[in-house]
Amino acid sequence: MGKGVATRERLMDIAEAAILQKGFAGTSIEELIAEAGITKSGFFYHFRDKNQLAQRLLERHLQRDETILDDVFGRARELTDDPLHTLLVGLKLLAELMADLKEGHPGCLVATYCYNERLFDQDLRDLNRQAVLAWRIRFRAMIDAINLRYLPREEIDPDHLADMISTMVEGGIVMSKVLRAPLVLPQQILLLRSYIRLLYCPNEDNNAERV
Amino acid sequence: MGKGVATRERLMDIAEAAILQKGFAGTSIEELIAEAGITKSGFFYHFRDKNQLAQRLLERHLQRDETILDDVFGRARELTDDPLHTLLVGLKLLAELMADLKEGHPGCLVATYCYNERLFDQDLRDLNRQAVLAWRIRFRAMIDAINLRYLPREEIDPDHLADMISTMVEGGIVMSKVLRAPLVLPQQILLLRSYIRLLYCPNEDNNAERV
DNA sequence: GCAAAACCGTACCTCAGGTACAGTACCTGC
DNA sequence: GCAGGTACTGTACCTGAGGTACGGTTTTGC
Repeated sequence: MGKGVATRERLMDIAEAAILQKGFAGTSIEELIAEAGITKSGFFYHFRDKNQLAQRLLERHLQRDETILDDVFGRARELTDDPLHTLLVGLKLLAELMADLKEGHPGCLVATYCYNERLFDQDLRDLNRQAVLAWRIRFRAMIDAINLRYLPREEIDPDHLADMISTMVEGGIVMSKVLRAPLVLPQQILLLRSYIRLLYCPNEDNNAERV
Repeated sequence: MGKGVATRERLMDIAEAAILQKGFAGTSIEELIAEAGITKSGFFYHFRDKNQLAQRLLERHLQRDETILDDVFGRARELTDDPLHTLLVGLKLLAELMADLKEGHPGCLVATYCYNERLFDQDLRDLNRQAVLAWRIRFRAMIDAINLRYLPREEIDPDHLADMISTMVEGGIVMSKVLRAPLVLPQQILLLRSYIRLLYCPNEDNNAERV
C-alpha cells in the first residue's frame, strides 16, 4: 500500500468516526487534519472538497458492509444447505458479530446521510438509496429461496420481510447508541430471528413444510 | 397564545424541519430567521444560544410523541379489554397514522441527536436516553399485561420486545427516508404486529392461551 | 538520480455562530 | 395617559471554518 493511500485511509477513518458522532456539517476539516497530523493543503490534495470525502466514505462503507454480509451469510451457507437455516444461522452470526463490538456499533453512514440529506447532491442521495435497495435484493433472494421450500404461517410480502432485516439493524444501532447499551443491537437481531423462525418453522403442532 | 409564543413555535417548527434534513450543525440560524421573517436579534431574544434551541426542540418533540402514543393506545384500549388485542390494534392504528403522512414521516429528533451526540452536552444526551427508556417502560407494561394472560410460543425478554417497537419505528423511519418510500415505515410496523400475533396468538393447532 | 507523488506554507476570501448593546413599537394594567 | 414589560430591530464586531490559489519542498519508486 502506497503512502498516499495509507494517509487517505487514515483520514477517512478519522472522518468516518467523527461524522458518525457529530454529523457531516458538524465535522470540520480542521479537526480531521489536526488528528491526522497533516495540513489543510494535504487534505485538499486527497479530496477535491468535503463532498468528495463524503462520497468516498460512503462508497468504502458500503463495500465493507457488503463484505461483512457476504462473509456472514457465506459462512452460514457452509453450515447448512437449507435456506431457512442459512438465514437463521446467518442472523445468529451477525448478532454475535455485533455483540463482540466492545464499544458498541459506531453507527451507519447510510442513516447519518439520510438525516443529512439536504447537505448532499442528488448523486450521493441516489448512492445511499441504491445501497438500501441492494440490501433488499440480497435478503429478498434468501426469502424467495425459503418460500420455495416452506409455507409461512402468514402471507408476508417478501420485499417487506427483506427490508425488515435492514430496518432492525438500522433501528437497533440507533437504540444502542442512544441507550449507550451495545447489546441492544444484537438482542434486536435475535428478535428478528425469532420472528422468522416462528413464521416458517414447523413445530410439533403445525408442520408447515412444503412437500 | 401570546405573540412571543407564536413566534417561538414558528421558529421551532422551521428549525425542526431543517434539522431533520440537514442535521444540527448543518442548520444555520441565518436560514431559520430568514424563513421566519425575523432578525438575528429576535432569535437570541427567544433562545440563549443554538444549544437551548436544540433542548427546547427535543422537549417539545418528546411531549408531542407521548401525546400521540397516549392517543393511539388509548383509542386501542377503548376498543378492547384484552391486552394483546390492545397492542395489536394500537400498532394497526399507528401504522395507519404513519401511512396517512402524505410526505412521509419527517424524521425523529431522537435519532438525529444520537447521530449528533458530540455536538450536545451531557444533559441533552441524558434527556434523549430517558426518552427511549420511557418508551421501554410504556411498552414493557403492555407486554407484561399480555404475559399475564398469554403464554408466548418462545421465551422472550419483555424489555427486548418492548424495545423492538422503538427499534422498528426508528429503523422504519430511516428506511422510508432513504428509499423515499413513505409506506415502508407502516409496512414495517405491520410486520412487528405480525410477529407479536404469531408469538402470542393461539391458532387452530396451538391454543397458547393461559387458563 | 530523477520524476512523479505526497505533501507543506502562506495568503486570502466569504459566511455562519455568537456577543454586545442601544433603540423602538406595541400592548396592558393602573 | 403613561409606566413598564414584552417582543422585537439595527448596527457593529469578533472568531472560526470552508474553500481557493499557488508556489515550494520532501519522499518514494524505479
